[in-house]
Amino acid sequence: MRKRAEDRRLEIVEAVLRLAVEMGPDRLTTQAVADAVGISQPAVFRHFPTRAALWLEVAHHVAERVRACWDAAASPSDDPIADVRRLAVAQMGVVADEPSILAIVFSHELRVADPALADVFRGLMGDISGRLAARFAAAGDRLLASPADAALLVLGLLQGLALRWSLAGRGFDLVSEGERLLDLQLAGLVRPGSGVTP
Amino acid sequence: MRKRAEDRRLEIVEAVLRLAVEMGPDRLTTQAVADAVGISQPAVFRHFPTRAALWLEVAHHVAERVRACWDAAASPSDDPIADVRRLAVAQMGVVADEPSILAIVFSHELRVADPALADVFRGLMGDISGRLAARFAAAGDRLLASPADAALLVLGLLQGLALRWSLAGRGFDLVSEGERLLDLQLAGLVRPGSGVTP
DNA sequence: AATAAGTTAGTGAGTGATCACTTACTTCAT
DNA sequence: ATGAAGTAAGTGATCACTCACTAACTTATT
Repeated sequence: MRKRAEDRRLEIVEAVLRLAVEMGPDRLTTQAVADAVGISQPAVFRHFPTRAALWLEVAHHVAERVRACWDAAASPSDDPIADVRRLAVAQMGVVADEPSILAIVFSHELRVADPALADVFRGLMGDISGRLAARFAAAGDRLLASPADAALLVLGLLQGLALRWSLAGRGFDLVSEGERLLDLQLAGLVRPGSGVTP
Repeated sequence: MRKRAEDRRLEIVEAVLRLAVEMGPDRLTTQAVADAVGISQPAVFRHFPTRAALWLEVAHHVAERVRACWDAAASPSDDPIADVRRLAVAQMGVVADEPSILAIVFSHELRVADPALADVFRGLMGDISGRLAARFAAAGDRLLASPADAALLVLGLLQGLALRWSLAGRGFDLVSEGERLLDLQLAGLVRPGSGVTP
């Protein structure tokens, strides 16, 4: 079935995103993508000049999706620690929903093949790091570390947990385990008395 | 130059370990390995029946090396928090020394190609998790979380930091940045008063 | 409204390169 | 002399990507 190029491009990108985790991102072939979309393999190259260009678009698609998820969770309230928690939970949610994101963002093979991908993902990481730090900064002197360091600790928790989740074959619930550890982490970061969890 | 099979096997495994980070683990070809060792490509297959068998041996080699590093850092003292810190610093040290370890352990592509690798690395992660938890347990009621949860937080910190370090092109010092964040993390985990850092 | 002309999305059949792996033969140390 | 370690020369399979062509949709002219 013939479709408009714009729609087809999106179909291809979404197929890549869907298949990446089960085949391994860098092992995903244009043939497999074409089969999943339901077009011939050369048709993929009508929409993307090279395989690298396809992956770059997938990277931007992922970045956009993740940022949209952060935006949806980012209504700064009068409880900045609760804001941090919401942002972190949203991040775990989007990863749990689409595990390929993890495999793609952390694929050393993809990044070796195209260093431009690293720039996209570095930007993404700097973004959430800044968002977390900004909310931590709003906590003022209740915070026991610098906002930037607190953000790095939470970011490390998110990434480390996600990796363990992936290596464990996604055998536990990422979000609920994350919420548990996150509460412990936040409790250690803010001065007792000003409750994040009542 | 003709060598004993045992020596040659080790040379091959070490060449893989050396090359993995720059070429991307799953992108490493038997030809590239053979060139690095200085033998012909078919000679690799005299020592390993398949590529997967080579990677499995590399995985065990990595596990052995990392565990040896943990053992060297693991002299339980009367300050269990200091023990945790030493273990964590040792772990960062071995990763900083051989960044390929990171790329290999977290390569989704390698694990898709041979799920047996996941078992080896899961075991490795369970091992350090247990070691950390054991030291945390020795801290008794000074600990503000369960030993297992405290271990998971530290493990998450180590993995998340290492990933950020890799994505940032290893542009900062892993160990010193790790020590800084680790002290913050540990301060949030133990009851104030009983100092880990004087 | 009908149709000719042009554009775009798609296909089938390849291309050369490269992959893991094999076979047949050679060299060297014991 | 014998067996282990090595090589030269392949194997088929698969990869990203190209080429010549067609069918479908759009636009312009009548």
